[in-house]
Amino acid sequence: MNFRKPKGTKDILPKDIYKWHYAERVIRDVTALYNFSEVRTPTFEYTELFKRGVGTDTDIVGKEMYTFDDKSGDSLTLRPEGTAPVMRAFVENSMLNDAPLHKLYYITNMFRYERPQAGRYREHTQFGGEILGSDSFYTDVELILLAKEVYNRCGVNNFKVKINSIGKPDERNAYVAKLRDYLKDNLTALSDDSKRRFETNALRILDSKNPGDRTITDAAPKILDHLGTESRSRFDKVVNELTKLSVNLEVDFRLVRGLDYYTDTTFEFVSEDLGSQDALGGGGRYDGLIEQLGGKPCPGVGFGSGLERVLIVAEKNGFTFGEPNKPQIYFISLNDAARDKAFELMQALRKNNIACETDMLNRSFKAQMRDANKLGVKNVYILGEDELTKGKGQLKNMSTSSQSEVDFDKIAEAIN
RNA sequence: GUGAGCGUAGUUCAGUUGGUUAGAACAUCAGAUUGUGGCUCUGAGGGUCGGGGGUUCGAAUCCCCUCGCUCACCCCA
Repeated sequence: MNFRKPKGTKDILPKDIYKWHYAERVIRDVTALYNFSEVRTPTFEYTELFKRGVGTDTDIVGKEMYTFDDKSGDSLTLRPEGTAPVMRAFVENSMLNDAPLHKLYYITNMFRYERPQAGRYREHTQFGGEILGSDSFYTDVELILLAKEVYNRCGVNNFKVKINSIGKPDERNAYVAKLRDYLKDNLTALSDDSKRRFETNALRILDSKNPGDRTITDAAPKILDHLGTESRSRFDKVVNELTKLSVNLEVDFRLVRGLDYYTDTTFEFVSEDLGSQDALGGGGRYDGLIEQLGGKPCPGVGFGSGLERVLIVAEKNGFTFGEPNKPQIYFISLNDAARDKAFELMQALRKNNIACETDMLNRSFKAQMRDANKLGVKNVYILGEDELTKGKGQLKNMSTSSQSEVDFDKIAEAIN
């Protein structure tokens, strides 16, 4: 074993791939129901995009990016998140000129240099959705419903939606000042991490897991009490609508997301079946982002969700992801002439969309039967000397063990 | 970046106070009389005991270093 996969990456082997296909199918079905269109953007972007879009103070940009110079000296970065690239594509392709509203989704891999742990990888897959062009509270609601539907169809029902609003930028700044004012007096009691955050990003102290920090922040001013009337009313409408649709909601004043571009609504789907990294997905509004990236002012809302995490919870719940593909018929050949005939018959069946398999190792009759059994095929078609002269093979049903002669050109109808 | 736990066949694990050729189960492959799977029986292949160094007559077992994995902090999907 000389070569190993890089830390934090994974191989998805044939025995598991059908689960991924299933989940991807669900995502494509559900996004279609909500009239979202897929976008695919490059795996890497100019580094500046993420610095500008995500924010240099965030951990993602500050220490987690896979950044490198190409041969011309341009700084490129493997995408660490999905929203900034989609916004770049949206602006660059002047999509707003085609239509005033766009609903976009993606399923793609993301890269972040972090220490791997349960549910956290250096390369992971996210599916996400973005609604661009509308600031209607219905768009926030629709995205949450979309994600919820995907989870449900993957057998994931035991999660709750944490929701909060961090208001408009000026409301947020005013609130952060109040928060810092409150924390100032407790500064010595805060954890070292939070002391650091007090300087860099005081909002983040709210979601510290440190029990001491939590006791202090329990009594801190709440951002929801410091929103303007418009923001507050917007938040209430989102909450009311989701409650009406019986989404398992929890208003959480601690929910401040780690990306700089959020405004107003923020939300996160959390599941107790994950480890310490308990977020299935998260998102929020980002009404200033497109303008910040050089586009015309345009409201937007989006979310991203970790596919690995969805699969972890689904599997823990014992969800069955359909079945792996298997051939419908297995050809057993007892000599070279039969092998030749089998090969020819298989090609004809495959043209009729019938999945076939045969032995490629010149194995014994018994071994071929075993192979067919292990593959779980329903039918076996046996070709030997007698069958070749008769022009009929033996078709055996593996579950009933019944067997009958079937003409070479009647196989397709016989196995229906 | 910080901390803790763990590394023995493909997989899950045994391996007694250091003592002969390191075991089991499952998986894989083959056979159980002539051309028939699942169950059963028999057999086979497969291990530098993560790697390196040290202690010892002798190390999977003790010590040191190193690599890897896992989980947690951090952060997030």
